[in-house]
Amino acid sequence: MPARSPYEELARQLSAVGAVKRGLTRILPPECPAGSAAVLALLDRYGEMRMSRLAELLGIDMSVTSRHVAQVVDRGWVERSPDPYDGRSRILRLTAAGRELLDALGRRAADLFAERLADWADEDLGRLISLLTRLRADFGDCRATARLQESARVGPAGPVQTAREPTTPLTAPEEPARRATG
Amino acid sequence: MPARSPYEELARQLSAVGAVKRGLTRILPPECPAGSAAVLALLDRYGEMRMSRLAELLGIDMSVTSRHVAQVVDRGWVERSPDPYDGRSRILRLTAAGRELLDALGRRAADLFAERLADWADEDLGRLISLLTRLRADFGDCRATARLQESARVGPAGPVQTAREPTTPLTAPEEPARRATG
DNA sequence: TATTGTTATACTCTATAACTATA
DNA sequence: TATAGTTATAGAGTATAACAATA
Repeated sequence: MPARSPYEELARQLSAVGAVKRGLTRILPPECPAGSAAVLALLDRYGEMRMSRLAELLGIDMSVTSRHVAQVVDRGWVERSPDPYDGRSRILRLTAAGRELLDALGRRAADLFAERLADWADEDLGRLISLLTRLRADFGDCRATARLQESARVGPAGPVQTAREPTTPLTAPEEPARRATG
Repeated sequence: MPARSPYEELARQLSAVGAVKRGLTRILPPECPAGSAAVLALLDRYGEMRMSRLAELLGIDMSVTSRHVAQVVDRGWVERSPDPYDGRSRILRLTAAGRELLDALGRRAADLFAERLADWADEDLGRLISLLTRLRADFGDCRATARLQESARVGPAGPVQTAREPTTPLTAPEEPARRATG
């Protein structure tokens, strides 16, 4: 019995998968960090969009998104044009150069996986992909900012409590679990 | 047809899962960053071990492991004792306080998943866990240092080429894909 | 006044390289 | 000479807060 609950085991395995992600990052060219590649992939998949939507798809704060986008725009991989319907917004669109780069990156990643995952059945690969997709969808928008945005739709101010906070205490009643801080 | 190959799609979904990992990190107490939690989890799962083994399990360089371990030792969650068989090594062991903290963290993570993944069937959860475990195992040790360690078993020096390098070119023959660098 | 996006700052995580101590 | 581990430094990724421009 490796874990008390399957949820704990899932947390462990998700943490371990970070190693695979780093392996994937390592095949990227120096001029295209992982953040840039993620932006390109989403613009390719979902088409042109605004910053806020991209931030939501990336699952990160818009401030971070802004910096990632600045990089890919500097490289000429993404075009940033004003939104005709809202002067505050800007429309992001993949350029031809960006699409070419993304294609090349996709081939690289495919090569790597084809080598490492040679004996995987197609069904298992498909199952993993669809389970990961579902996990991401069901887990929801887990950005730090997401809570605030949610509350903003309801009321202007006040105590925010969108998602139930973890009620599990960190320390057992009998004895302190930490030392250095106490 | 979202992706040319399932491998590209897998890469995308792995990238997206980072959002779930960040959501998990967010429930950790300030005195226990994700790196510390990962160390505790592995020591709990596999028992006492040396630094090098821990680095291998974490899938990161030993220098990083060393710093993570220093943190959990400072907090009193891990004990670092000399290896009786090798004066260079040190044995790492979870303390009672460390185990308590880890239990509490596990409950927190389980609470979070139980809430977000309420309508998942047990079988799907189990399938995802085992597929992730297999992915991590088959992808192999993807640390940057791993290539060098591998070559060290064969010969003392010379050109290293353990894993086949990606042969896929980044640019198409007809036209340059990058701008800013050229 | 609220929203979109950018910038400044700080923190975590990781890798590389230089170093110490032991085998 | 090779290995185990530590430390210093640098770079990527993210969050928070302050800010500018527009709705």
